[in-house]
Amino acid sequence: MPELPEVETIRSGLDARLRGRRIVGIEIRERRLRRRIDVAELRGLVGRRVEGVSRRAKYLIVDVGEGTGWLMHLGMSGRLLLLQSGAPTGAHEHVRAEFEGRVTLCYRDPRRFGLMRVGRIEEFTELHGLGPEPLARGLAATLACRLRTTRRDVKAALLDQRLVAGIGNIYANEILFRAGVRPTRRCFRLSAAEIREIAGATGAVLRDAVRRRGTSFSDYFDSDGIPGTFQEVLAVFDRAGEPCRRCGATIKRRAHGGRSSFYCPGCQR
DNA sequence: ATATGCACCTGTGTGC
DNA sequence: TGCACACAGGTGCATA
Repeated sequence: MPELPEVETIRSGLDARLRGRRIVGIEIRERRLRRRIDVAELRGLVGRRVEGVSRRAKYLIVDVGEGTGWLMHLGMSGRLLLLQSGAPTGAHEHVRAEFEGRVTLCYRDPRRFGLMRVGRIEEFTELHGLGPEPLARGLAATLACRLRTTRRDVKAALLDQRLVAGIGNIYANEILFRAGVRPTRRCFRLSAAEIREIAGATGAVLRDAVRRRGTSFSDYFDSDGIPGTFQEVLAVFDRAGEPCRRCGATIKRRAHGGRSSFYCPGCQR
């Protein structure tokens, strides 16, 4: 479910509410996520104080000091919700953390594709192979150099977290629409101008999506239970058969590498 | 290097 | 109303 803009929205909500608070309890109801939760590891959070909540690609890191962090990935269906202590247990609620000040953080994840662990932040191997953040400086140069050398489809490249980290299926499609490039184009055949377009579109789309607090087309909500609004301005994603807002052509959908690609045959070459 | 298929899970929507 | 099936925002592995 959540890509960079959704995770960033959740991060800012958690950071605002949890920073400085001590964790006073951890409850684990289901350990079988993508990786089994290590109960002892997670219990080690009790008594620690939150120094801040950061994000790397689609991962959240709750910094509890001394180089230690609580790493979370929401997979396809994970949600984090801030509630008052004593709130009733929701469906598929697998973990609950209790903080000072009667604040509770609930982790719900119907499909259980998420991931959660506690350890030294620099030792989180999940973060080691990740490519650069797409909203950091120098994206155009990074893409220019990394796209030129590969023969794959440009959409597959944007989804490859080792190449650039944080883009998922919604935003890959939206970025390529904005850049005017079809998802099936091969990277090494893109012109320098097209790569610049893709870099510019990446920044523009992701920044806009963060500003709009993410895309809620079915079941994404932030840590206060509020939906985002980027679904109101989606150009192609989930719009197969509908008219392009720019040129009026019919938006097409095609399966590629097991995932759906959406594009406008009029605006994208 | 890259592409494909599958596996991990549950929920939802569709067509019969 | 029930049932079968396709599909979903992600990642990782095994195989060609």
